[in-house]
Amino acid sequence: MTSAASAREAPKKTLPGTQSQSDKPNGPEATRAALIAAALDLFGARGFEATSTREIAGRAGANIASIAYHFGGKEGLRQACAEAVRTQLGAIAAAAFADTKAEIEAAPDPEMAASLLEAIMGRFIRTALVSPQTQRFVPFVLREISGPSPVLELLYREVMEPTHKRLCMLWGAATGQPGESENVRLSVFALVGQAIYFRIGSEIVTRRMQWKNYTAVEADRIAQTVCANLRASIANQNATLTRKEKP
Amino acid sequence: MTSAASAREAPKKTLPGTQSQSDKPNGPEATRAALIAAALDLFGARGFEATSTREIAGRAGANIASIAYHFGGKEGLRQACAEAVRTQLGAIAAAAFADTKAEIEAAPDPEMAASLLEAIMGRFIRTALVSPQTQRFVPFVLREISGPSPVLELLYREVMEPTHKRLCMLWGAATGQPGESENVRLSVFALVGQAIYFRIGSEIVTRRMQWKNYTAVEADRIAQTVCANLRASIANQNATLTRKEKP
DNA sequence: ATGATTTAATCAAACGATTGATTAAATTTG
DNA sequence: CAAATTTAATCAATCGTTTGATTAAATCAT
Repeated sequence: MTSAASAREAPKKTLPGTQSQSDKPNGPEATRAALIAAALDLFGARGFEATSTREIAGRAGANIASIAYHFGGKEGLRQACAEAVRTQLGAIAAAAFADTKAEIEAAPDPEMAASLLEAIMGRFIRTALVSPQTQRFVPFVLREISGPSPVLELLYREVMEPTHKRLCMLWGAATGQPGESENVRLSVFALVGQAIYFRIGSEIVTRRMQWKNYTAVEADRIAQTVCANLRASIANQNATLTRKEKP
Repeated sequence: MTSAASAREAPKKTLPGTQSQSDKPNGPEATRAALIAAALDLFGARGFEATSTREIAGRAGANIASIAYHFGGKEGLRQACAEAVRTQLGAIAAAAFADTKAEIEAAPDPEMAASLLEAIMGRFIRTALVSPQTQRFVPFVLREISGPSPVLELLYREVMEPTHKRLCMLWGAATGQPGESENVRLSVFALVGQAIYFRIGSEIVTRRMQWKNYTAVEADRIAQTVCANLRASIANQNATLTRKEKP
């Protein structure tokens, strides 16, 4: 075997015995977690290709070979990061939707649906802009969604699409439109797009706003702005639709 | 000199004689242009570090050393790309503002300002989402604004900030607020954020909308959605402010 | 239980391949 | 010819990966 032909198969996790040693401060699970945390930081800050395995191992306090051992290679570590993100991102989405599951499924009236949307978006923005654990993996996600990739596929299917669909249900209920109509889907994208942009373009926003960075105060102002737009857009679609229905 | 200590000074552009040979199919200017075009594509598609100089030269039909000769190195090529983007991005912004300079400076009334904003955003969205030359450098820009960088600095100062300020003037005129107030600046960011997200998240949007890609038709629907939000938001801020002023 | 054996995990060291950069000669251009 | 430009070849450095040795814990045999 001279050159490539490698891409060796996954190292098969295969925990020994039980998982009793998983949470030991120096156990193998701690090494895995440290490698993923370091890789998330570095992949997000500098990009996948720009990050060397030595740097990851160094920051994680692990040996270089441990990457190949635990994840099969650098690419495997990237996918492990993606799954870690899926878990955390799902948790954030779940937190944003907290205590709303029942109301959503109860076919809420328009005003109720709008209030739920407002509460959910407000919580999402405040979390996504300032939470340290969020700031850790958001840059990683932003780099992964730039183009088609297995990571994007996973995150879209497991987190983004389900979340978007739930927001569409609410938007539809708030404006009296079918939740899967083209207009609703686009409106929800325009809504979350505002929130996402304030995260993506933070370097630009903070310059223009003369902010040092995002704290709870700035996140609050942004949430107010987006939620005001949300209210205005829903009111506008309600007015337009009723005008169409009974001219 | 053992390790680095390099970062050699710029190779001094030094155009030969006149620019009479610039447009010759094999002239030196053609090599420069081909290298920048190839680098823009590859930097955007895969990132700066993930792109090798050999690949750039290969796609441009030039030799590897020509990068060092014309731009002083890979980093110089990146900055040349940034300046090329500044030119094209400035042209797009100028086109979006076309024929509005006079009206803007004429202190337009609220309805006129709102109409101008709508026209400008509509043109910007339709151009940014489908124009082939735009699609060429937008991914490059998105990668550069992820973190602080000289490229971001240039683009922000030369294009983004001036454009944002002009939009803020219009928004202020449309809603009767000071053009540099915090609320106006944030509202304009929320507005352009929608447009930017539809470009950044095209992989996600097209999946959810079951579109193959963006054509003039899809860009039109997106522009309609964003412009409707723009109208609704301005109307809402007008109503809120007048209610505050005379209770 | 206790000694023998296997397994999981980590380490330092080194691998071949590729990177950006550099050189000097060859070629083109005016 | 002389200057500008392109070419092929080579450089040291770094890349991701692999190797063989080592340690400690788990499993087995008796």
